[in-house]
Amino acid sequence: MEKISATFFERNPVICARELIGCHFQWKGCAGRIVETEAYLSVDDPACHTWSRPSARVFVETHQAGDAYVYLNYGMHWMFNVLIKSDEGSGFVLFRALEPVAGLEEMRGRRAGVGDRLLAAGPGKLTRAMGIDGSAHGVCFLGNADCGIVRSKPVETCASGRIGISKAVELPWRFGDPASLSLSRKF
DNA sequence: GCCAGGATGTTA
DNA sequence: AACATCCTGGCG
Repeated sequence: MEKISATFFERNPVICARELIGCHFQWKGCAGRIVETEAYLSVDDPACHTWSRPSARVFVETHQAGDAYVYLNYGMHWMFNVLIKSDEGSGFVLFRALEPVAGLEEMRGRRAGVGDRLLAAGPGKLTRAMGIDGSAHGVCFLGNADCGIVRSKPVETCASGRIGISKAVELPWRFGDPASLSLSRKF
């Protein structure tokens, strides 16, 4: 159970996405067990921002592995990703769902009226519950004292096509713990 | 439980 | 125009 360093993200993005399942994501007093992720590749992946956004390609070039890539989707939901950079491919891992572990009072305050299991059961819900917004974009959060990712024992992990996209739906790059009650969608 | 529709802002 | 979403309201 040690804290993950940036070298963890200097590997194949798909491997990173799978191995993050079960790890704990800490962010400014709140924490959750990662139960759902998706991998996006910076080359040959039409669903990745790098496919159509020059700004995303610049981000990959000018930032380091492990830095946060945060953007606003549908005008109201922040999406939280980690940058992956390696010889075996670069890209992003989208954090899609957490099981709340710490800072429950704070999370409940930001997500009034929602049951604990569903506080972060989706990529937009996750950032809302954790208090993540555009100010986190580009941040090297692994180095912060109150933020980071803590490694766990390997968990049995399921894969499926990625959710909510229209391009490259067939690539099986969504990963998760099928037993979790905090998924954005069942496997 | 399912589905349709609307909110909302940034990118290209 | 599309978009890595979420919530509500209508069903029955």
